[in-house]
Amino acid sequence: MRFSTMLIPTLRETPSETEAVSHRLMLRAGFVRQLAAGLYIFLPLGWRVMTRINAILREEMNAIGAQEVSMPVLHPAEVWQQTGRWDTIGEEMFRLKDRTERDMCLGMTHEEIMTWLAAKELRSYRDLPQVWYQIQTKLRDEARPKSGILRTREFLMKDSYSFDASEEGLRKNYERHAEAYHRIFARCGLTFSMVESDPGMMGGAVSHEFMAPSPAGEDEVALCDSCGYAANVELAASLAEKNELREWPLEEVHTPEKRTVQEVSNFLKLHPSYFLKSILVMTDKGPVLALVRGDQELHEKKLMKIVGAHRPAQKTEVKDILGVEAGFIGPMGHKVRIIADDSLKEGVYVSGANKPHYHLRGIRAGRDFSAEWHDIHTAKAADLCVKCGSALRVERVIEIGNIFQLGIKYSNPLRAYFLDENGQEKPIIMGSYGIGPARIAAAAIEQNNDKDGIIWPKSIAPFDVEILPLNMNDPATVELASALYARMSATGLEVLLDDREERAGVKFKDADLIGIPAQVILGEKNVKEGIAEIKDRRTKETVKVKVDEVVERISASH
RNA sequence: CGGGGCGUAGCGCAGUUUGGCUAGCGCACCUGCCUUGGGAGCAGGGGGUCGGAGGUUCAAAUCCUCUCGCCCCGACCA
Repeated sequence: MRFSTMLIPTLRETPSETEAVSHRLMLRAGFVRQLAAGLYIFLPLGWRVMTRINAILREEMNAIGAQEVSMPVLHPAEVWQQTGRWDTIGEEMFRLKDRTERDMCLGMTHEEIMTWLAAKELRSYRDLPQVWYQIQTKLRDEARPKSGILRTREFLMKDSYSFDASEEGLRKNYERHAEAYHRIFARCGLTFSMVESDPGMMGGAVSHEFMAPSPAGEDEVALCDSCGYAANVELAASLAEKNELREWPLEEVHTPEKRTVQEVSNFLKLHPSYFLKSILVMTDKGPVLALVRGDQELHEKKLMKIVGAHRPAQKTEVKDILGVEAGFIGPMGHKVRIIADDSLKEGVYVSGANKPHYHLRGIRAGRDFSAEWHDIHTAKAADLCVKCGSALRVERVIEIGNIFQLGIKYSNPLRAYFLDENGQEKPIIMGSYGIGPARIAAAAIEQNNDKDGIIWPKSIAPFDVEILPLNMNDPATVELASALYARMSATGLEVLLDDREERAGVKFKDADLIGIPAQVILGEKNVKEGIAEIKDRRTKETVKVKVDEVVERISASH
């Protein structure tokens, strides 16, 4: 392609109102434009990247026997009503009525429709297994679109669905997808890890997420470098870092106006890990007192699995129920249900004395209070791995893919049944597997950029090589540029020729910004001597080569 | 949905506190000259319902009311 005829609107100045590096660079380099909050136009360069990513997705999906299909984006409400998600999902689903007032929605995922099709077409164990996938637009009325193309209201997704006659078959398909996903993300040049995840609204028992480390990410994962344990902090288990055992007699300490762990910790010159933090929450069945160590945070989701939906108690409620103002609550002597984090079983602690402006030192579990024991703290860096005891790392990540073992969550309500060898009717056992191509692109930029712009991994770059004829008024330069363009294109390389009447500096800046992996630079003096330069975008290293060797060198490094 | 911020030329911004002449600057864009190894220079030029509606006033980008949009934090999130 010729630069002069392509729409590549690069920006010299950084657009304001952009936070994520990938967002800024995609705008500046002319890959995308924003139509409205969470709605993006992919310009020619951006779409080329998406096309290459999708090609990799198709190759790897086809390689595990998945079959591509195309599904409607507009869905009738009934199918979603049958699985119950029409009611459970809420405002995140775009809903509308057709001209006959029939309820419809825009697809935010395709479990329902895929399962509907399976129910209609799959009858016998002989029809199984099947794996179907699509690379299509999903729509979600996100409460808060953000970070450019990382979280949008309309986005492309590769989603596949497996249909099996047995749990064993499901596990096999799940494993195949996990392997395919490893190949896909590696081919796309990403650093990533597969972590245990919370199935959330998808339902099902087992699920994993594929996470690419980046400060622009929305999730955090806990990772153990020594045994490989890896989990989303939404569910990650960890052991509290051990502190030196202290022996105190049980005694009250005057702590005037010192309410938070931090305040009392400073006042008593004692590390927060020696404190016991008491948090009162309100549930449908009444108040619950949650206890975590002073240096830990209460994990809302873990607690929710034990006590159900809850909210923090208001200050007046704390006073009414526990008889003491917030800040001086302790675990002793209350009639409310108490859930304590496992890390408090051992050790001696300081907590509120249930008496204004006093704390109690020397509290022991079992002797001074009793509780139901659970893991209700949030894993944090330096906590210990539950499997091997090594220190954990916590990393911010972009979710680029996920895999779920759905089981019969969708096949049952949609009556996707098959007859087994014995003529028994059984629900089809399903899995679902998603990848966000735009997130791959964004993560690739997040992980591969420098002060000058994007550094595309070769596999997903919009072009393989860019030719920069520096002086378009020099006939020899122009002629050589055209010749190289033709020869490289003939070998199957995707070539961008910057044939604009621009000064050298502009072409260098734009080339670095756009981030095509290899640049062929044609300066007037070098051209006269039959020399061209090949520059590696990543290393910035430049080598001079004879004009006749350019194509060979580029092909070899590609 | 809660909290905060911002809407002035394609982009980046000043002007708004304290109302007052024809609404400005840089970049980009157009024409000409010149230049061609890291976003050149000179000269000339085009482009604005100051997000929108209503109000106050002799006079509104500026003050008041309402409204729309975008960004950030939080809640939410297959």
